[in-house]
Amino acid sequence: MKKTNDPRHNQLLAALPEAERQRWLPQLESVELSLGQVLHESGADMPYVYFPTNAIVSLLYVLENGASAEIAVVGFEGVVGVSIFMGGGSTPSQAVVQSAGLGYRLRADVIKQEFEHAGPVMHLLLRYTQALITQMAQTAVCNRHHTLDQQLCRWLLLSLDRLQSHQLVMTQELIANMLGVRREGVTEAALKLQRAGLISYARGHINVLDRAGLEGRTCECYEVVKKEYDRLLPNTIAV
Amino acid sequence: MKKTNDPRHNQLLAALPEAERQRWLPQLESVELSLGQVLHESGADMPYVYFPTNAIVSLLYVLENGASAEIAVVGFEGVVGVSIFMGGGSTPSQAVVQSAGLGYRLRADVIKQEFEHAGPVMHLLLRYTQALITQMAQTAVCNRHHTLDQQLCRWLLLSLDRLQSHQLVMTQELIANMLGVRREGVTEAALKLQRAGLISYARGHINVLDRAGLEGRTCECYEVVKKEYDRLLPNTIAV
DNA sequence: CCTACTGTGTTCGACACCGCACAGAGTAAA
DNA sequence: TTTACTCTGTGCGGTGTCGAACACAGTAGG
Repeated sequence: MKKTNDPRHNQLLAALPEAERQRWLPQLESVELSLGQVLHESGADMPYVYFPTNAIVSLLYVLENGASAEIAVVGFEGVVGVSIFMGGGSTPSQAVVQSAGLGYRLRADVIKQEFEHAGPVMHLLLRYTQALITQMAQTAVCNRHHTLDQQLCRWLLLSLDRLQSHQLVMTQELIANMLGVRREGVTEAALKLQRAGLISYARGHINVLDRAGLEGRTCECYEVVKKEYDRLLPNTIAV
Repeated sequence: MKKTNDPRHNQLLAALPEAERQRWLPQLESVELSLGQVLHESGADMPYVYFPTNAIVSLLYVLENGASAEIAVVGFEGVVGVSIFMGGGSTPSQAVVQSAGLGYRLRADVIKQEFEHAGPVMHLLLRYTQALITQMAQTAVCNRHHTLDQQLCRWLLLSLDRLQSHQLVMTQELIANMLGVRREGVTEAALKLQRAGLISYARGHINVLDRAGLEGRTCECYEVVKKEYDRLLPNTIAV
């Protein structure tokens, strides 16, 4: 069962002015993003930017001792590889496919050149980058002050928004890696949600039964980030 | 005892091409930044960008319940108000003067216009912004995985770098707010450092006796951020 | 001088999360 | 069917931080 890919399913690509879209189309390469695939390594040069359409990519930071934490998540609303046009080329974080799916990629030199025109493309990308910054900042605060229960809800909601579905294919182990906590902690938090009737799950398949319930249990971080995306990228569908 | 201010003491201003510096000079307004002064509020429009020379500014996030956490720190190596040229105008974080001193400010519309030329100024500001992103990401990971002891060392080192001095004027209460922890926790961590002979302090004055010792006790986060600043802003003196 | 306040040190129980070990149920492969 | 493996659940002691309460010393102001 292969779904068809369409550039318009990525909101940044969809928000491009017509002229730019026409120019980009022949350069956009449709790609399958498989679970666990690493789009770029920490500190390595990035040959492409990726525009997910129905995949989800985590910006993950891996410490020397192997511990990790997700600092932001990118789905159909955004692009992976902002450091290419920001000028640094690489970043100390890693981009890993968290939910398999499709996307498009564009060669680094192409996006750089488009960016340099200093037109609507640049401003769109910069506004997106600012939204990404907000997400990172919020992650930092959330890690400091909120409980695992709240963070799990936030994480589920962020994933839901990017999948536009009520089904997640995702083991507790994987979620634990993203949140930077123990797997057992996720088990306990997930049990609470299941007992409350908000989700049901089994062996890597999570079903969200009561989205509003999750929103009620999460911390303010979820809404702050969501609103900031809406504010900065109003031409795109609300994430 | 008033120190004189000089735009060259801010490394971004110092790194400007001569033509730009000449153009900016008449627009730069020297300002005194006093402890606790709020340069911009969360979500509010920002009329100026600030270039600290010997002051330190914290980008602080305040939660609904009043708890707070620092997400990044800006000193003479950078600029406060990146969201102005990023296009968002505001951000959900607050900028607070953490160490009193001097700086310069520039009207938002002026820096925006300079940015739009898409020349070296833009690229300098974007590379700086990427370094700032790295700092935020690292803060998120550090909050998750490292102990208060390590984080205190990191924080002291970051402040030292920006003050270029061995004396900090800073109460434990204030540090606790920045790190997003209890004051008592900072007291205990600071005691350990004092007993180990790395610092000495009394009533808001901290003296760093053994900088290398602090570096030995901090987590990898400090060095990662420092190296990224050096990499992205090589024309400026190492921070 | 006395008083009020600020900054620091200490203690105590509570709790969230950790690390580890292991059990059991579902799935996949031989 | 047997075997191996994956995913989830549970129990245990340990630790880092929290929240609150209080003691005490240095500083500033009347």
